[in-house]
This record gives sequence, structure tokens and C-alpha cells, in this order.
Amino acid sequence: MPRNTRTSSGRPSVTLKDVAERVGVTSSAASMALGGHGRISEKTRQAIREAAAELGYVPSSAGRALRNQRSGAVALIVPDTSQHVLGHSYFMHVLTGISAAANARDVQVILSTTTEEAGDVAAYQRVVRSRSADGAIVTSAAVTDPGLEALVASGLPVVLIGNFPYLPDAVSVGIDDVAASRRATEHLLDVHGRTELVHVTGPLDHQTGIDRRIGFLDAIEASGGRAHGRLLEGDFSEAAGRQAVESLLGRGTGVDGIVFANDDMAFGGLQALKAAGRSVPGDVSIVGFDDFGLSRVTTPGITTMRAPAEDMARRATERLFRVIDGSGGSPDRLTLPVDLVVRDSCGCPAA
Amino acid sequence: MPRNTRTSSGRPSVTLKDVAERVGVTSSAASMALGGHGRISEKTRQAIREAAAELGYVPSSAGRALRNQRSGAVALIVPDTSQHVLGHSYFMHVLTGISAAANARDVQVILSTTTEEAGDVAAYQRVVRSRSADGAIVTSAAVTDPGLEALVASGLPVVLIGNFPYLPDAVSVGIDDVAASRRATEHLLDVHGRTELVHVTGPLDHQTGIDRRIGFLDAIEASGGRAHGRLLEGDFSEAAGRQAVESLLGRGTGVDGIVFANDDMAFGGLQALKAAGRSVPGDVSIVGFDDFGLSRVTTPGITTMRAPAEDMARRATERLFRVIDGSGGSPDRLTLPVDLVVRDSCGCPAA
DNA sequence: GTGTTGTGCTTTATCGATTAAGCACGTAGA
DNA sequence: TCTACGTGCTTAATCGATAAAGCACAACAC
Repeated sequence: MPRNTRTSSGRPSVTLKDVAERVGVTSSAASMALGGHGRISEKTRQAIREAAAELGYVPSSAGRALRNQRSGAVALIVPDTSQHVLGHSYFMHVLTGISAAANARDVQVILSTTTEEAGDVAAYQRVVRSRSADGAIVTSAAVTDPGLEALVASGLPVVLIGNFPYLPDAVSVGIDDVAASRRATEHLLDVHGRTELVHVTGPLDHQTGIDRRIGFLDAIEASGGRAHGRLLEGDFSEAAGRQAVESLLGRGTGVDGIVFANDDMAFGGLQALKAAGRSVPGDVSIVGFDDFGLSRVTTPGITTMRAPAEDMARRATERLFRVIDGSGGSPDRLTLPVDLVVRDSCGCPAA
Repeated sequence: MPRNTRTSSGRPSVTLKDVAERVGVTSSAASMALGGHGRISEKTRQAIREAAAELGYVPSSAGRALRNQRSGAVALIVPDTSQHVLGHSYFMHVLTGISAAANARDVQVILSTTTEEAGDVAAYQRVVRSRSADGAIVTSAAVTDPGLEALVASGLPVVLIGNFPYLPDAVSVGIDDVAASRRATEHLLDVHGRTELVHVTGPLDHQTGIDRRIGFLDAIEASGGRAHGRLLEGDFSEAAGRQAVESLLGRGTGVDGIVFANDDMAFGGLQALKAAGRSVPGDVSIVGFDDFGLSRVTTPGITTMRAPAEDMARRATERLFRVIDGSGGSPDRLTLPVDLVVRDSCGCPAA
């Protein structure tokens, strides 16, 4: 009868000692047998393996973490600001990617949302100092986030999703927002002959907001005066897209193309345009950015740039493992390609 | 100079011993001071608190978990079947709710997706036996899932989201799918006078699929022969909704109302109806179920029953804490109200 | 027959936090 | 003056897994 220890909730729990006692050896022998280290006879090794299987032994994560000084977990840190809440479908893609990579290595995924109540810096630091994760993936952080720099400086292995030019030493995975945004804009210019363009930006304290704005302006400039571009500041929210369009229509100025910095705003804008009786893409061509799900299901479907969120997350996680293992060698910055997904909102014939 | 230990990745780590040495006491005294237990003079207690703050001490989760026999984490277990993948927006709502409740108690959230490779039962058991979580939330499990029963029987505190009549002893949080589905059906019958109805079911190995089907049939029966109902089996996927409608139109039978068991299928069906030139809601009224985001953004908007996923998850987590703490008292089954969200697809005038 | 090498385990120490038990030293009561 | 008790810490043990070091015993060489 193995001496089962019990947890606080009264649950019996099989430890290595139970396995060892059943075979008649010490827990050290059992550890070596299961781990494949040390000198254990094949016969004993076999017996221990069988006993472990019979008892359903799984190593205690706490015991192992304490001894090995690594937890076998990675954290996804989500700064829960008003703009980027966990509830966005973007995070599902990210989580799917992280889970896939983590499962392949039998690593746990910890979801760490930073609450507003506790200070930002403290929130990051808790994960670091409690050593509950061996590394962290951070996404959608503001460029002004002070906690992020501290996190990277803390020495905890961190991989960022997105672009962080202010943190040149950080390992990151992202896309070329400037080029992608430029391409979206050029689609309206070159394919559809639109010339009176407006860009509704993202929040300009986020690098994606900054870069997509630059890409838009680059395209306008490259047109050599053929096209005109104006800017309206948004914040990635559907409401911001709607308001931007409403203010635009209110002014009565001529607009034949709108480049939204993301799909949520594009959808908001689309609703406002329809409400005002403007035809999309008849009167106005619009493009969005992200393709996290929304742009496919609207009417008309929104032409957009597909940001490969799941793939970014998967690769970020794989890189994180390499950083944790100390087997670097890969470049600090990985940029994934972005595809133009043509739908109806730009004026292209339905696929 | 505190003797900082180092983790495997070379990161300095502040332990209780470092705090204690700075003050000139043992780590036991420091533990008692910070924990408020034992007999420590107010002066020493103050000094220890200051030292801890200065050094940025945060308890090692592994050390604490090992000693206390509880990890300070809860797991969300997601059976990653072909039908319910992590990528669905439903999980964002669930994660948001769990995070909110867990953050309020300073508890970590572990995301545990069961990979297909490892056996189902083993996947559940890993979380249980490694004791990496003090409890688990399980959602969208099939009624036939053998691992679920084993999980509940294992003694690990578990709260289920959804209905599980086969597990009467399990603590669960859910909605009344039968009543809600009946109400959705009756909306088409009573408000819009539809009489030739079809129900596209969910997967019938999931209780939601079973119950929503029953609710539909109840409504038909209660109509006293005034309405006729037919069934088509689906699987909650957009493609299933499309196929169901296509087969329906192919047969050429008269249909003036379709009750889809969820919004994804409703959207698929909506596309098929539009492609066939049928007007929604002119020719056919449709209703969906869930309101996780999709039904709001389609054209027309899909009238649906709002399943309060985030609230369910939050309450499930709070109940899980009570189960973990052993402070029961609440009923084993919590049923939350479901609201009818009227949009355009049923024929109601636009809000 | 004595030293050498190898095998197969056990003993012991460690990771960090926590708590029961123990031990000085002081104060108060008889 | 001697005992009783309270205060404020320290010592030691524990949680579970792991690995270095140690210790019998066997097989082999010279």
C-alpha cells in the first residue's frame, strides 16, 4: 500500500516515493530510472516504469520547478489597456499559436493579464520574480509602456510580438507594417484609381499605429502628386472608425478611398458610410488591416492586409524556447510576410 | 550584499533568505513577519517589510506551492476537438471572465488545451496529477468525453461550464438551453407568424446540441399543430449551416423560418440564402444562438439568444474558488438567464 | 591473493517557503 | 528568591524531485 500524501483539498497524490516504494528502491533510483540518467539496471528500470504507469505517476510541477529552477511554463502577458482588451479576437489567434508551440514541448501556458489596479510595472514584475514562468511573450504593448523595458532588462527571456524600435536588443516577431500599409494604400491608388484618400490611424502611442500611418503617407508621396492624403486619428475601435467617417462626411469634402489602420475601424466606418447612403465600394473604396475574422463576415467583405497572428505567436514561442535554452543564433528580429486579402470593399470583382 | 541565487537562465533572484539576511534575522523570521504569523516584534516586522520592498521580493511560486500543497493557479481545460477549437471567439469571453475572477484573487490562469496526440484521458490527468493547478474549469466538453468523468472523479476541484446531466454531482454553471431555444423558436412563431420551420442542430454529442433541439421541438409541439418543424443535423460550423440551407433549397420545400443552434451556422445559412436569391428576413426569418460577436456584424444582423459566456466564466471561477476553499453551501448547479437579442434577420423592424 | 574497474544502488544535500518546536531572556507574581 | 509565563527569535523538519557523492559487491587482471 503506497503511502499517498494528500493535498490540501484531500486529494490523494502519487509521488515519486510511492513509485519507488512499490518497487522496493529509493526515490533517487526511481528518479534516475525515469529520467534515463545514472546507473540503473534494465530490470529495475523496467519495474519502475511499470509502477509509475500503474500508479499514474506524474511529477509534481512544484517539486520539479523548485529543484530545476525552471517552471516548465511560459507566460503570455497582455497589457489590459482600454484599447487592447483581452476580449479581442486577435488574442485567440495568439493563444492558439502559443498553445500549439507550447504543447509540442509539453510546456504550460500561463495567461497573465495586467490589472489596472496594480501598477503596470508591478504587474510585469510579479511574473518575473515569482519565477512562475521561464519566459514571456508580450504583445500589443504601447511604445510608452515603462514596464516593458523593465521586463526586458530584468533578464527574463522575453519575446515581443510587434515592432519595438525603442528596444533594439529585444527579440521580436512581427510584420512590416509600413510596407503593408503602403501596399494597401497603393491598391486603392493603382488598381482602383482612387485619388482622394483618407487614413484613419491607430493609436499613435502604439508602433503599429505609427507605422501604418507612415506607410500610408509613403504611398501618397510616391504617387507624385497624383493622389492626396489626409489623416484622422483613431484608436483601433469600431467607434473611432465610425466617428472618423461621420466627421469626414460632415465636412462635405470629397473622399473616394479610406485606408483604415485596422478592420474594427473599417467596420465602424463602413456602417457610417452605409448609414449616410454612400455606396461601398461604389462611392468610396475602403481597406482595413488585420483579417482576424471580422473583415470576412461583413457586407461588403472588407479588403484587408492579413497579419498572421497565429503564426507570429507560434514562432515567437519557438524563439522564446531557444532564448530560454540559450541556443540563440537566430536574428533578433523576425519579420513575417503580409498578404493582401481582396474582398468587396475596395471595388474588386467578387472572388 | 545579499547572496542572490541565480536561475538556470542566469537571472538573479531574490529569495526570502536575501531579505532576512539584509535585516539580520533568519528566513523563518522573515516568513513570519511577512505572513503576519508567529511572534515577531513590530520593529523587526517593519524592517523586514522594508527590506522586502527594497529588494523587490516576490515569493517563489514553486517553493510556496511545494510547501503549501497548492499552486495558486487554476486551469482552463479546453478539449481541442475538431468542432470546438480554441480559436473561437467564445473562448475569449470565457478567458476574459476567468481572468477577471482570478486576478481579483491573485491567482494564475493556466491554459490547458488537450492535444489530439496524447490520449484524451491522459491530457486531463496531466493537469490533475502534476498539481500545477488547484482546480479546473472545463468547457465545451462532449457528453461522451470519458476524460471528463475521470477528472471529476479524481477529486480535483472542477467546475463545468455548460450542462452535464450525466454528471449530477459536478458543480456547473450554464444556461437553460431548452428554454432559450424554445423562446427563440417561439419568436419566429408568435411574433413573425412563421409556420414552416427548420432547426439546424448542433452536434448531438454535445449537450447544447441536444437541448437546443429539444427546445425547438417543444415550441413546435406547443403550437398545437399550427406550425411544422423539421430537423437537420449540423455541427456548429459555418459550413454546416451553409450545407443545411443548400440541401433545404435543393429539395424545394417551403420554409419560412430557420432556427440555427448557433450563430456560426446561422451565418453560413444566411450566406447560402443570399446566394440563392432568398431575402432574409423577407422570404425566410432566421435566428441564431450565442451572440459571441458574429451575429452583430453581419448583414442583416442575426437575431439571437445571448449566452452570457463571460459572466458564466466569471461565476464558474468564483465557484471554483469556493470549492477549493471547501466553503461550499451554494447549489451545485447555477443557471444564468439568457436574453433574446433582436436584430434584423427575424423580420423585426431595425432598432 | 591483491589491486582495479565497473555496476547498482543508497545516502545526502539542495531548491524556497513555511511552521512546529525549542531556547534564551525578561518580567511578574507568590 | 524562586517559579511561571510571555516575548522574540532560532533550529529543524517538511513539501517532491534531482544529482553528486558514497558504498557495497562482483568481475577481472596481474
